[in-house]
Amino acid sequence: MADTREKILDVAEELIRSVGVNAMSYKHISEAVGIRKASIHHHFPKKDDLVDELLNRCQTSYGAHYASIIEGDDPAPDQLRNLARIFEDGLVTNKLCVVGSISTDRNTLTDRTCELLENNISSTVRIFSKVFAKGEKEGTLVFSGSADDAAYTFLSFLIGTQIVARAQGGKEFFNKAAKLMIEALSR
Amino acid sequence: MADTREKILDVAEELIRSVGVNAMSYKHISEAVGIRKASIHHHFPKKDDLVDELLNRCQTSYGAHYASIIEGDDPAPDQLRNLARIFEDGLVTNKLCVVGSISTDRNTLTDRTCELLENNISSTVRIFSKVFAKGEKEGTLVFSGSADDAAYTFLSFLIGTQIVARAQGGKEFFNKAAKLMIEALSR
DNA sequence: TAGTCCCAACCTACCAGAAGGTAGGTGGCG
DNA sequence: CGCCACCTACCTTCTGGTAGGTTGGGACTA
Repeated sequence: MADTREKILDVAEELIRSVGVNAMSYKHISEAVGIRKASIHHHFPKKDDLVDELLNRCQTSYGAHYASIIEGDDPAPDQLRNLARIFEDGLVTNKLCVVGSISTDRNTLTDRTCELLENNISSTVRIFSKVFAKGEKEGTLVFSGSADDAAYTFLSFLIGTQIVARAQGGKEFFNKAAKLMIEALSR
Repeated sequence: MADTREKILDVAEELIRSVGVNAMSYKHISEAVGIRKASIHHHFPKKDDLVDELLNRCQTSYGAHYASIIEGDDPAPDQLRNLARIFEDGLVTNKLCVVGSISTDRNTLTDRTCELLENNISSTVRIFSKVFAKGEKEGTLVFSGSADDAAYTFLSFLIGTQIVARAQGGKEFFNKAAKLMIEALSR
């Protein structure tokens, strides 16, 4: 089956979002997929291979998701709210964003994985940046620094608030923070 | 020696800040402290005991550190900058804030630890909140929602930006984001 | 003051289970 | 026939944790 591979990636993604890279194991995956541990190694010889491919897949899939929000005609602040909602939705199942989860374990990763992580963040910032550039032009958003700086700040905020909200406050607190944050950037 | 205990906590703190709770092991600690693994268990029978006590210690020590900044007479935006600097300093040695690191591994922790984590965050928010209440009164800070909401937002931002900056951009990016964030909250 | 007792702090030696990973075999399909 | 996807069986290393022994200093007593 060609989509066993995808199934493995799906399960790995959920596990990483829930318990982190280091607590995620081939044993867990094999049980969830219904396949033997050695068979996972057939698809992804090393754990790093799995993580690396997952990071690539996320860059594509989430990138498309973010882009679909941004390409619409909504005012920039609404688009920020829609982006925040993606992170808020993760909290329903107590799950973090893949990049946030992996970034926290950065010091246990290979150089290659760190590089992919950097690319992933840069790529996401570049996408988010469009909202801020647009908002600045529209006059709906105001911030000091470049649109890239604002995008980086907003992404970091979302990742951090998701982590903190899962530990304390949940969805409601996440929402209050997102509202406050977006209004602080709005005019 | 009575401070072997403290030494263990010191090493555990650094390890958690660097690689996270799950990648931190009694073996690592024993090597760094210069004591046998079983001796760590003498001081902290279970790993949870260690983490729990560390979380308590941090609440006290960081709480005092935060409070010392906030009790000064600086304008609120300057105080926010000083708080941000604490998180920025961690990046020099590639280390995260203890609470941020542990929060990310929340789903692998005991109920008791989760509870302490919640208390720790609430307590920090309560301290940060004073800056925002003061800033609102002074007219130096403007935000929608309560001072607690703003404190929660700012703390989440700092934790998130520290995580993201360690993975991409480093100190410079952290600084740019903090500047933008504080200016978005300033009047 | 000497004896002894206790206890904290450390040690060696061990355990079971989980980790990532490998070797080599089997079955089915093009 | 050959190959892909899967299997069983196994390896090493690390994991948190336990059992039980050694040591040295403080306190209590004869």
